[in-house]
Amino acid sequence: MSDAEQTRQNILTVAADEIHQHGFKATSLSVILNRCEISKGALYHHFTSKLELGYAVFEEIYTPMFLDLWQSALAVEDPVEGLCTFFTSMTEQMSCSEVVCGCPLNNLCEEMANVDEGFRLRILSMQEQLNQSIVDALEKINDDLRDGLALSQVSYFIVATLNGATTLSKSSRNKELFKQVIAELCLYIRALKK
Amino acid sequence: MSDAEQTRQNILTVAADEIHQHGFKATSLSVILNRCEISKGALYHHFTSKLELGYAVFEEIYTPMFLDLWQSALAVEDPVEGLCTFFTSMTEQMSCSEVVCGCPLNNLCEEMANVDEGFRLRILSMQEQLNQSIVDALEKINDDLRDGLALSQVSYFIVATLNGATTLSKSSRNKELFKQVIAELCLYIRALKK
DNA sequence: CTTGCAACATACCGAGCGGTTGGTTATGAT
DNA sequence: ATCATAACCAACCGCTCGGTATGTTGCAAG
Repeated sequence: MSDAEQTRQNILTVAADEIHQHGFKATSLSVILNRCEISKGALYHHFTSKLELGYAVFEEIYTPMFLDLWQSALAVEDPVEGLCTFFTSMTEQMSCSEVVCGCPLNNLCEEMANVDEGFRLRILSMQEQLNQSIVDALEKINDDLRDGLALSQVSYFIVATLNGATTLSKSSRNKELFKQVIAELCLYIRALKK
Repeated sequence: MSDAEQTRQNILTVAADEIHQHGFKATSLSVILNRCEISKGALYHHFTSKLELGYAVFEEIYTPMFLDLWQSALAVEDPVEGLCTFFTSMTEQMSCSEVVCGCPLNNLCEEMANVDEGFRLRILSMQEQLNQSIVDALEKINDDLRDGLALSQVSYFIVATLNGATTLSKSSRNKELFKQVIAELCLYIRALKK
């Protein structure tokens, strides 16, 4: 990787971390500059504005990380069990900062969806991709599932609950509430089967 | 109500609206002053700081509004149906601004819980109150419910899902996703019964 | 060897922020 | 009528923000 590309990646990585910790608006460019040990000129050479930097972080850092994570949970023989083990492992592996900071995408949705159309459309697109992935995975084992399920609705329900669980754990500042909601969510998911 | 108290209430009402729309940090005192047609001195006569104003909005506006709303849903003969009709009526009554702005408390939790301890503790306390209310209501009809339910866990699950649903509808900017998640949530709640 | 452009650095700008200060007006008790 | 105090106003302060204009360096093609 060239030096310039290295710089760009470094900015993206640090910006992703800062946005995760403090949100987009509260993220200060000067903090990013300090952590990267570069000047403002360098940043504005690679990105035309703070907003464009935010979009780049979303598309190049958050989105692939997020979709890969879910894909690995869904691309198994039994996606129902795949999701349950995925969620359960989250409750154990979740670091302290993740408990406190929550899911980066959920945070951005909360903060920016009703403020900036660019963010909103990117978030929306990713949510639809994710929903489709879940629906596809569940359809593969449709014969094992109860009749009359609205799979898209089920999928959105799962994602919504997961988001709500991370929000709850943010205010309680511990994993316990998160674990409880996840446990109940797993009960719900397993009950989808016949 | 005295003039002074009138002024204070006016500030609280306007501030509650601004915080709901733009979040706490992005809420500008000068906007509040303009809308109230008062000076900065007037505001700082009634509140010692922006933070204290935020706390007052939380305690005197958001909390009672929130708890009353839930209480009216739970204080019926069958809280299961009470919750379902409560949620369903939300999908219909929800104004455009509520779809876009989401639940004020959920927003504050997302924005402030990991930034300011004062907000976090207030949010946490309210969540626990709410959870207790739901548990109490469900325990009243315990005989009609399935055996082996962890009611506190169920309660947190319901609240988490509702929060997640509002977040989803914020990015999609319409009620449809919200409606779907609520529909699935009602299925879940009704399935709590024997 | 020079020239040109990418890749930075430095210094500065206007705007908006929360908060303070010093003064003015209204009110209610004595 | 007086006078303390509550209630309010206008001007200003320091600070940080995102963004820009200009200057410098290094490499790579001709």
